Amino acid sequence: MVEYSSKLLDRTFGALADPTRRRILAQLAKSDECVTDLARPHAMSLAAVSKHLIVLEKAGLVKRHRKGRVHSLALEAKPMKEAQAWIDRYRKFWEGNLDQFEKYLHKLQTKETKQDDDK
Amino acid sequence: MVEYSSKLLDRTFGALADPTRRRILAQLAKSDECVTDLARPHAMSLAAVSKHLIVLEKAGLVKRHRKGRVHSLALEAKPMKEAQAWIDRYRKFWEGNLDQFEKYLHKLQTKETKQDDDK
DNA sequence: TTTATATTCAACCATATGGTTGAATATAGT
DNA sequence: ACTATATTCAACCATATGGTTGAATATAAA
Repeated sequence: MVEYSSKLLDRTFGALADPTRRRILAQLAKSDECVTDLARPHAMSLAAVSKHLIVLEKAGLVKRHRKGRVHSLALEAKPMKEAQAWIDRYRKFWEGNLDQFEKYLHKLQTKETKQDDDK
Repeated sequence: MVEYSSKLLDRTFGALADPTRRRILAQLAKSDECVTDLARPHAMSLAAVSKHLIVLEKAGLVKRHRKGRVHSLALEAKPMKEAQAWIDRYRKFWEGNLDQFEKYLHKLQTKETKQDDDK
């Protein structure tokens, strides 16, 4: 059995549960950015974004590199890997449904083919 | 570009951010269960578990089937699929790192092989 | 009908979350 | 030295979260 660090998953899923933080991660997926640049597109104060960054940092989803007064943030996606691995245990539950659907589609297609053959 | 329903992701990740709720999902992965049975292993009141179930239900992660006074809960993993698809956009970031690590391991192994050859 | 069981509801509490504003701090530029 | 910029800190606020307890509701069983 795989062991999952409960607190790490709490923090990771918790960090991902906010749309602002997900958008920040999307920004960082394109390139590293400083706090001010990250904050610009968000309709909230710089301090609010700063707090979101601290949440992401505590979850290990971003890393901070100070260069003078400018803090450059970088995406660190490894905790997501853990989260995805956790979710993946439930994959069969939605794929099960997909299988049913695909079988249904296949049945339909077979019928249609037979009808085509009858032409 | 894929569209992600922000509120659905909020609810899904939010629901997954609690260890009790993750354990409940794990219970339901084995078999459907009623509220009382689900609550038994958790060190908290039945009402507390009942609330967690409502959170999971609102996130679409469980479905409830009433049969008389007994509510049977069933896992509904489809929202997780959305969540996983969202996370999957960041896969290259950790796989990138993994590649680096694997290259490093390969370099080590090559060295060791050379040493072995020297014996 | 009475009693027991399954579940939720309502009120409450402590703490967390997500936002604000104004002040503090640190570094850069002139 | 002075001024401007980047970022955080601190205090505050409203609402959400995760728990409790006791009462309410609905169904089952005696």
